[in-house]
Amino acid sequence: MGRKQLWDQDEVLASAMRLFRHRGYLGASLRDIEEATGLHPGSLYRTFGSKDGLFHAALDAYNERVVRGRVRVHLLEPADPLAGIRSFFTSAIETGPEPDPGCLLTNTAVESFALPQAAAGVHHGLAAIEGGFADALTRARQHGDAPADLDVGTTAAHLLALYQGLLVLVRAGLPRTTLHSVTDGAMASIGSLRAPRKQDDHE
Amino acid sequence: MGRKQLWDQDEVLASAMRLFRHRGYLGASLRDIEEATGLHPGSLYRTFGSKDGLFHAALDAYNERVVRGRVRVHLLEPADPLAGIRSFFTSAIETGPEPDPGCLLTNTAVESFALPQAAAGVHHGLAAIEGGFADALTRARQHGDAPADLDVGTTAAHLLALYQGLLVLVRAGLPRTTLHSVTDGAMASIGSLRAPRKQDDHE
DNA sequence: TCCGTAGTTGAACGATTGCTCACAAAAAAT
DNA sequence: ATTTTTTGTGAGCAATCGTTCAACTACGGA
Repeated sequence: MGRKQLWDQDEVLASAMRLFRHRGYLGASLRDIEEATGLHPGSLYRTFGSKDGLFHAALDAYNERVVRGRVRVHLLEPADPLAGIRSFFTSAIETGPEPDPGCLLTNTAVESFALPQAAAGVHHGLAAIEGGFADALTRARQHGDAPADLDVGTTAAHLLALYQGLLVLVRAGLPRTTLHSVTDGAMASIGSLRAPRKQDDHE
Repeated sequence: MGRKQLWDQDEVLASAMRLFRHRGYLGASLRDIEEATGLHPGSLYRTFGSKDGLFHAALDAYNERVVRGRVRVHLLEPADPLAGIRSFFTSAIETGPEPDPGCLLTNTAVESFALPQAAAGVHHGLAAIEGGFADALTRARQHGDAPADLDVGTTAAHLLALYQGLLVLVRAGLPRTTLHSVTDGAMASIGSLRAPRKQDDHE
């Protein structure tokens, strides 16, 4: 019963994702959103309740589609796990035809004081990336491409930080040569984190 | 000639720095600024011309005082360069009494599409950090605390990315244990970047 | 066919935004 | 003492913000 919805929710969320990634939550006005998604405020508020609601739906969609998709393609599926890790990094630099670089997770983490309820979504996305690194590292260790005593957990956290840092530098507009050398450093650093030999420090 | 200025520019910029770091450029309204600095809009516009002008002055002051200060204390001056690098990282996690964590450079890089003219300031600050890392690494190599064939330039870029990534994760509110393991990973990865043996890749 | 329901539209709301400016206050110049 | 010059003050501006809502349109069931 009733009228049929004229717009596709996936397309609207994809547009919203792009807009929020580009401008941030505070930087994207509802007029911008209306223009980007084609949705009038009434439909928007009927469906998502508020700008916050739309943002959270877009963040969830980003985690579900973009993040998990990238993790699967680059970290879980490749036969060569180390090559996958490398392509995970380089694909954040060479974004191809996409106009603006960066990652909605990174941006939202930084903007989190304007969006306290978004913390959970950010944590989910970061955990998915970290888990992907851990999986690839475990497989690399099995294949003999990484030291047998590699500390997978610490290295995964290390790569997550490096990846987020790369996205900051991408966003800052640093030259591509610098960004690629960060990738090289990331690959070279794999293998330096060994031996869960108990390390005692900071009290 | 004329009346004496009743407020201290350094104090005002310090307050503005804190506010912008906490809320971001878009998230800090002029009413917030007025409350934080004690400056009425008239004086503010007389001195800085606009909200942008104040932001740029605050970013410059941040580079000049906070960034360069931290680089000097942790990276240039310590007799033990590696210990200095470690404390540079840990001091970003354990901020002490300061209420909110993070770095104005990181945040501004992410927010850069709202602030295109801030790119230069961000570049300056990042270059200062990278240069500090390079200095500390060079000295560590001289002291024999790092491999003689360490690629200082690439490692400095690597540490810069790691540091920015750490600040994103701090901002995301990840547990301190995770953050400290990133620091451990950073220290362990020093030494894995050797040999400027020409590396041919990505066309 | 006519009604009930779900969806669309866009004008308009009060609040807040960055910013201006007329006026008052204080110090130097005369 | 008066004028000139600089600074402080804060009410108020137009524009924009996120949001609401009444009128309208399309569909299914009676």
